[in-house]
Amino acid sequence: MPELPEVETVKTYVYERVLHKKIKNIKVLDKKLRWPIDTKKIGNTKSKTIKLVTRRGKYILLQFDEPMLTIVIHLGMTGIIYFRKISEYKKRKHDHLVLYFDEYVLVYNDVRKFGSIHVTNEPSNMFLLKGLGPEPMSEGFNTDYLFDKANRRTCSVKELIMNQKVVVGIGNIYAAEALFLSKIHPSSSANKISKKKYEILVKNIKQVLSKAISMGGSTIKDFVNAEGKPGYFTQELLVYKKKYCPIHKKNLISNIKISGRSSFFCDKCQKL
DNA sequence: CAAGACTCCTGTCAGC
DNA sequence: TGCTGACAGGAGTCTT
Repeated sequence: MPELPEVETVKTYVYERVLHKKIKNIKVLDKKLRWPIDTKKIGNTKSKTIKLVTRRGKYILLQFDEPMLTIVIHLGMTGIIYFRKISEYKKRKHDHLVLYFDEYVLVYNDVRKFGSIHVTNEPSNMFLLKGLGPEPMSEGFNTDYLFDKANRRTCSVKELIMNQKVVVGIGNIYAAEALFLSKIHPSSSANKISKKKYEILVKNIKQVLSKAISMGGSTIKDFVNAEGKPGYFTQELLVYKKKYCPIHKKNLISNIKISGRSSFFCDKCQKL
């Protein structure tokens, strides 16, 4: 499911509910995720108060009173976080972790178990966070930076911008959208695209992500609440899973595989 | 370092 | 209705 805008929305949702709240109890219902949940380490967060809720790339960080003690959550493809009143909470299929607060529980649920939950004392050095590229909305992600990264690679431009070591937060959907807006073919070799094109691409990445973030309040909440509604940004999408190009209206959107992932584009707008 | 294949897991949907 | 195979918004690991 989640790329940067979705994770940002979930982060805000969690932030509003758990900031300054103390974890009263913890239940690990199913430790099997991408890496098994370390029951003992997660237990260390009991009786601790959440001081900060932040996001780094597609990771959500719950930071505690105790210096540096942090829960790191990745939603994988199907991870969701939802809240219930304690009295109304009934275990659902694929619930993995339950954090008990005064009146509410926070539940991590993940059908495909591609997500992960870690506890670390040193988030900046934690193996999953250490090598991450810059945030796409930051100044560090700019034309010069991306052009420099691209020049040393032969992979496709789509793989380049989806590589979390190059820039964080972009997944299959927003990669397709940003490339369409920039009129760049997703299969183009990263090192054969002009600097001018990268300038346009950087601008469009920032634009499409910030627009998606700004719309994060609507249907994503239902998704967060595990109500099973589809992603909120779907009505705004231009090429992802679309049949026709919004510009060349009779032209069918192409769908090819690039390193195993569906890649949608318009062959009239986006030439190789 | 870079690139490619492989892997984890469950649910859904199209086609027969 | 049931079976089968393809596919799903991710990313680490292993090998070359």
